[in-house]
Amino acid sequence: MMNPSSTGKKPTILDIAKALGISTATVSRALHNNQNVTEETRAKVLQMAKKIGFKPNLAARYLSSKRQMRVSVNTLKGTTSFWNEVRAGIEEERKSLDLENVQIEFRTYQDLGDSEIAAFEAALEAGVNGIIAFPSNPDSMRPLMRWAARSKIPVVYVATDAPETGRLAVVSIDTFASGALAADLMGRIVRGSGKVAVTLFDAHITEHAEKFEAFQSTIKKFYPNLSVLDPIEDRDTDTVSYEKTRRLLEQSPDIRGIYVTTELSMPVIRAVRDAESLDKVTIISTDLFPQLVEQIRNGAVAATIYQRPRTQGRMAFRALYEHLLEGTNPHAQITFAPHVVMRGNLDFFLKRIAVDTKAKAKAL
Amino acid sequence: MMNPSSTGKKPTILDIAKALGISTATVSRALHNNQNVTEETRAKVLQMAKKIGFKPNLAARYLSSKRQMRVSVNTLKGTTSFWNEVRAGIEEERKSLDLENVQIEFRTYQDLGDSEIAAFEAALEAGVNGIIAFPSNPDSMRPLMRWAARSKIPVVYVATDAPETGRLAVVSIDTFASGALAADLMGRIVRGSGKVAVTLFDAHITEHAEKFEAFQSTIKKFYPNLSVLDPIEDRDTDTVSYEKTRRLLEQSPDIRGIYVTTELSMPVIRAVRDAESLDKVTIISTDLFPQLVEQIRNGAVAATIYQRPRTQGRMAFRALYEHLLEGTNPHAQITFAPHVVMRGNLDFFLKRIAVDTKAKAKAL
DNA sequence: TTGAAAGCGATACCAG
DNA sequence: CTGGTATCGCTTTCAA
Repeated sequence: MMNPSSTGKKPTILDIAKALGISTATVSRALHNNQNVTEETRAKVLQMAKKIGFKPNLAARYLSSKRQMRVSVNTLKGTTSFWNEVRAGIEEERKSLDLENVQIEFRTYQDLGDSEIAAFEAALEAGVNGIIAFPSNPDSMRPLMRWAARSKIPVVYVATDAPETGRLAVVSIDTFASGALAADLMGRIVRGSGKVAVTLFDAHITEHAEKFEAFQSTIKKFYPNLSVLDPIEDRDTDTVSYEKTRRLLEQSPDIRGIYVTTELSMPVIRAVRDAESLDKVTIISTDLFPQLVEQIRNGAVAATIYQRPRTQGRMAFRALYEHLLEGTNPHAQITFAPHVVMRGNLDFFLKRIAVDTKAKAKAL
Repeated sequence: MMNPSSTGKKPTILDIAKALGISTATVSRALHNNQNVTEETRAKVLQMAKKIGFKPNLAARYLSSKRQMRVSVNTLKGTTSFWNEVRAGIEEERKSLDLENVQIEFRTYQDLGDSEIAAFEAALEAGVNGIIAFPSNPDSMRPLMRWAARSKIPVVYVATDAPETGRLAVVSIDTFASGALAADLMGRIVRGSGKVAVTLFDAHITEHAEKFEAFQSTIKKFYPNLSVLDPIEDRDTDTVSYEKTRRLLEQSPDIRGIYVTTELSMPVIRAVRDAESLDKVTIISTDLFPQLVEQIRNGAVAATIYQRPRTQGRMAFRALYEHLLEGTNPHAQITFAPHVVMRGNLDFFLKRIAVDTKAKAKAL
């Protein structure tokens, strides 16, 4: 009768406290799964909160809370600008959220494997509150993720998923949309019949397998005159990529197009050029970086699938932040559509990257 | 010496007040250009604020302020889902910002012209704090915009700009990127030589003129074997569009492609189909709606330039909200890249729209 | 384990 | 026009 819902005002912790005959301090503690609350009172509080439809006022919480958060960002240094952009996006989002209570610790490593693991361990040992990481190898990640889970440290993956590792969420481009879009572009541009190939890092990595799968099924469905060859694994090595591409061109002279699902497109382009096949082979690449820009400009690459690294960074940070500070659980998989970049709209993206970089430089 | 910057704490209005020997109340008033402050004290406060690097704490402001805002959203009902999506985006953003102090009044009108003006007048008369609107005709907008300016009501445009009308900002797709991307797709798909055409609403509307310009210059630059015909104005009328397209096909049998810059692609498709030219004419359309989906599926339309109406709505609301509540001035032009939708990635977008619509329905 | 009470930083009302 | 002060909803000592 006199409960807040009937008065039209929004329920506060004071309403919960009064309804239960306890203090707001206790309610606050109960709401946060903190220690120092009886299981019994916690249950009562939670129940009452639900009953009267309590929603915390974030402004009040933010204002009164002195809590500092530390999040670790564990990413690859990278050979292209991809990871720089991801990190920039994270930083950007933190600034735009106007968060002074969040500290970001960047742990950037040169190569995969040990240093990746070391960085993750370091973050856990440093006692950060959350981690944003790139999981290159699910298996080596697993023990560390168990550790993180025990310590209740949420982990958000960027760019690639590592399923069943107990991560809070993964932020990435929709792999199916990427592969299928590349296939459709390829099919429309190539027309006619012949073979098309796909290069990837490793067919066992979810991300790459899915892109290939999407590419292949789309070609089959809409461009039956084209056949898709078995995927070429480049192992992230220039020479491997170059050699395999050369061999491919020798063995299949009727090759009409190549879709490079990774950022390792330069060796492929070089191989096609060296085989003097640039005019008969349509190349669709992934990501966007200075060297590739030239190749798009001169027409060697028809289009590139831009994976919006900055947006990935922003979303990853936002998901982690909201979980940490507001207790919300993000979608387990946050995905979005990649952009198609061709000669025509290339400048739009370059300008955008440049502008943002400048803005960032000025602000620091 | 003892100023806050040296103590490591962030400056507050109390710091300003103490430094000036006045009260926080006065500082607060001065900061808001409110009445009841001497020009002199205001100046002093502003200066001191700048000097010590004062940044208002938004949480505190939000918590203590009981101010209610009302914003009017004046948009077309529309024949496709475009405007529904824009409105959904606005609503979505308001919800995600967790704003209970903002009321949105939707003034949706059937047709352009008078009802558009009436809606704008109604909003001003109702005394809203801000307006999000679609400016179909800059000239008829002008007197109303002067009225808005006098009353200090910020106006954000969506989808189309109306320059020099004193609007706070415009949110739209980058028209150059759109036209250029369409051109590049067209060039790559069509190859060879021949003519390509562009349809638009009216060559005098900035948005359409820019898309045409971008399309034309991109074709000229990268696909010199193709020539771009003079733009076809459809005046947003089915029959006009259909007839003009038919005539075009009769007069120029070597037409290779048509880029429809507006949502009026159905009559064009029908005309091409009736002329039995679907297999020789590549159609690139704009936006995404049920009827068009079929045409993409069956291959009549090679690709559509998706203008991300939901994102446009979100950004428009966000820009207006931040201006209203935080006093920030958004970029005058907020633009982003359109998405390319083809058969391959079509489902990704449909799913996304469907999911969001369902989520919205559930929440209401 | 719980309660009382002191803020967090800004706004807004009421006197002066 | 200006100053004092209660207040917004929640977190966080400090005692009990």
